[in-house]
Amino acid sequence: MVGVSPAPARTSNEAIVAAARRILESDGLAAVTMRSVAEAVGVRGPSLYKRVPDRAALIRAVGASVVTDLAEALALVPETEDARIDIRVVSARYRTFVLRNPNGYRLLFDDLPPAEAPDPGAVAALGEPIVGAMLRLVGPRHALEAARTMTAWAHGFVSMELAGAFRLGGDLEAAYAFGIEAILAGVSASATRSSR
Amino acid sequence: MVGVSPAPARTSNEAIVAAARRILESDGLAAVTMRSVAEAVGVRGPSLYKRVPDRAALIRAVGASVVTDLAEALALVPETEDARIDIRVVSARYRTFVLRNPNGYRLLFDDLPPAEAPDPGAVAALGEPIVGAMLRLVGPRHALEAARTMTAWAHGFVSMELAGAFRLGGDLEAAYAFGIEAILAGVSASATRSSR
DNA sequence: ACCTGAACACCGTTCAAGT
DNA sequence: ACCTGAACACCGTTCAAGT
Repeated sequence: MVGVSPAPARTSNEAIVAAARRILESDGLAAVTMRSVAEAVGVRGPSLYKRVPDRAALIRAVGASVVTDLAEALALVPETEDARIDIRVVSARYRTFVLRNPNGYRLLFDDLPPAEAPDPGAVAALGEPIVGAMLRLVGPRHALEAARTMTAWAHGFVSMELAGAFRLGGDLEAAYAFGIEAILAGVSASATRSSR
Repeated sequence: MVGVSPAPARTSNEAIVAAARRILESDGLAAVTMRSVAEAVGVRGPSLYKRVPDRAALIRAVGASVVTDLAEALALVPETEDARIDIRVVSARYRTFVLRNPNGYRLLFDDLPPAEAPDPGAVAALGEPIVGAMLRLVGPRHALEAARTMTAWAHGFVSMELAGAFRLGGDLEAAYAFGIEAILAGVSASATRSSR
């Protein structure tokens, strides 16, 4: 116990990032101001600079927290025997997470100044479960290309869904399932053909 | 000729949108301020309000100009006899355009306030050449799902490429070609299977 | 050791005043 | 009819002053 300092902390880094993420999700990135975040944790704007270098670092920390949660949601523990089943499971969890955290997810791919963007390496590492499953499905020679095809499609699908770019109606749940099956069939066929 | 008005226009809507798009492409969206755009066309900030309601409308007009150019780049005139060839051509043009207009392209899918976002219908209409080719490739029953799979993948691929999310090296050109062929094979197989 | 009000530079926007 | 400087509200950020 050292609680005899002249001015004990009234907030914490975790509380600040959590508040910023809450505001981001409910009101969008533009609403995440130093003053609004400060108010949400019970201090004034300038006090945030005791814990966060600047707004860009705060936005980056929010992105990192989204990446952490998404990575946890996608982790395959344990893997099943069938790589196809694992890929279906990971893809379904991916879309579920994105639809529940739309503004947080967009932070990972939006056009942000480099200082605000989350670590590209951490974002790229989100594809690991798919790379692992593709290794089992199509073998080492085409695992990376196959995984990139699947992750690019999944990201593209949810990103367009969030942007309202699917205008012609139809069942998006079914369209998502169609895409997974098409790519599973396609990467197997392409990998087989080009290995001969 | 009516050029006797007390104060002839020194700029135009087209010049303003073009200047804004140039600044967006070279310095990013945050650099597109009313004052920087005004300076680029030779007037002061407040004068822009004679031609544009506000900054949100200006950003929307820039997005619309990107959509127009992209639609023109993708138009299939004429179509070939082989739908697969058309899909390869459109997909290649798509990636080329995006790599040449990265910040403009991101405007179409970024998390923008609704007032700044381009018309979702116009963005969605960019998929038409692919829908048409898929109609020929897999028939009416699965054309929409097949087109959505292809467009979602293409958007996802270039979006991740722009975000620097492909970290494991490899030839991205080849990975893009692999994805096209995998999806062509996959949507044909899926459409055939689920039609039986 | 932490928090705050005041202040500064910058932005979007309005408006009365100029030509 | 169009353009401008001045002004206002808001934002990120700094800093001297408070406890």
